[in-house]
Amino acid sequence: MNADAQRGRKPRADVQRNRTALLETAQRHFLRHGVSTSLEAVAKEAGVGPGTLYRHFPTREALLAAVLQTRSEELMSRQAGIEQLDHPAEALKQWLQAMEEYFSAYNGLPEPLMAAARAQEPDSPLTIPCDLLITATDRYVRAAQLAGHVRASVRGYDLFLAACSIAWIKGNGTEAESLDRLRSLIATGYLERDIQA
Amino acid sequence: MNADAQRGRKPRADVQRNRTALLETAQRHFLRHGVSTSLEAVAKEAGVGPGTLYRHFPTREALLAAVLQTRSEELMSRQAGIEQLDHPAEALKQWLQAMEEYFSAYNGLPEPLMAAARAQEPDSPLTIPCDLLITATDRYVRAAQLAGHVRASVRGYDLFLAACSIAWIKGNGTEAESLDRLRSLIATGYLERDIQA
DNA sequence: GTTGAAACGGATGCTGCCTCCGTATACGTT
DNA sequence: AACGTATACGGAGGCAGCATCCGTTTCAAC
Repeated sequence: MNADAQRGRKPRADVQRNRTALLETAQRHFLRHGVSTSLEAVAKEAGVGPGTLYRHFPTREALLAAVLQTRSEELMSRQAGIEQLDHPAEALKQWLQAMEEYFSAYNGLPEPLMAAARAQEPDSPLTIPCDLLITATDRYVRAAQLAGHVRASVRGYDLFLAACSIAWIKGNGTEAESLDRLRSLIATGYLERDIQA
Repeated sequence: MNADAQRGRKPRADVQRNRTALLETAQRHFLRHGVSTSLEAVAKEAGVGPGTLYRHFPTREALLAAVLQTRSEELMSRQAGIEQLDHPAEALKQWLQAMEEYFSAYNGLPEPLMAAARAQEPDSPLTIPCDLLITATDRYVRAAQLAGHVRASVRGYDLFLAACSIAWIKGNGTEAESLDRLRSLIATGYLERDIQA
């Protein structure tokens, strides 16, 4: 569309139409079958050929990143509410909860996110959203540390990893109780002693 | 071989030969390319047809379980040494370390292990080894709890999950430092307060 | 040797990935 | 309204991996 605008040509209508059809179908398929769902099936159900899918989204990750865009915005809006909280430890806890839900949106989502998180060169379209999440987490961590609620040795990245792996475990069908115990074990791990309930 | 022995017939020589060739080749491929490596390639390099591979090991998990057998025995022997320790918390720590190394043997190993751990009906050949690990972990946990070193709320299964996800994170290429911090965060989480260094 | 059971192995059909290029379409122009 | 062209479409096709089936081979017993 940039190229079009510069050359004074309106973008073709079918482009946008196909793009949104693909995104909607992909979201449904990711929800039902996880992120490893067949892209051919997505294309077919969206009513386009495989070539069209790959032109719009050259890799599975690109499609995934585009689909995640909506979820990311939800997360950001939720972030606004969290930042209003007085208690930094509570804010951190809620933020971690929100991230975990984000990671659990589709089956198999944690894997590509982890892969994207370590790459500094944004070779993946998921790297940027990941970095945003890590940075945000670190902000909450530092705030809670300043208030003396979180141990000094903890980094935002650590809790990003923790949330990601909890989501991974959840996606593998572990029961809710075990997850609760793990979550509170981690919380015990990062909270300062005298703050713990 | 049981059927053969019962019927008084010696097992065929090629059976055992092919089996060990497959196991050796599979181990090498799992090491180099992870557990999702091509089974066709394994068969070809072992010098047998795909049919032979699938007759010996009907599923990828069956092959994996057979390959893991050796590692499992190493782990068990290590267990013997660990159980000699006086300090239950130290024993637990070393056991968790040993499990993490076991889970990290091949890339992508944590996924099938997690999948096998939740299934009670042993629909997977990995279920039994997993259950052994969980039971063993629980033994260490209880011993440490009796000594007052580990919080009462902790279950062996929780720490099994924790070790598994640490191995998962490690396999996704995270740096050693972050892993160390995560490990100690978890340790802080399960240890009783007054024991912590 | 011969024989029969047991094991082999590769041809086969299938699904999914990704690319390439002839064709169709939408936009701007006349 | 018809045309010309840039742009996008879409499906055929090549490739890799999975898993099976069955004609052929191999082994052990006799």
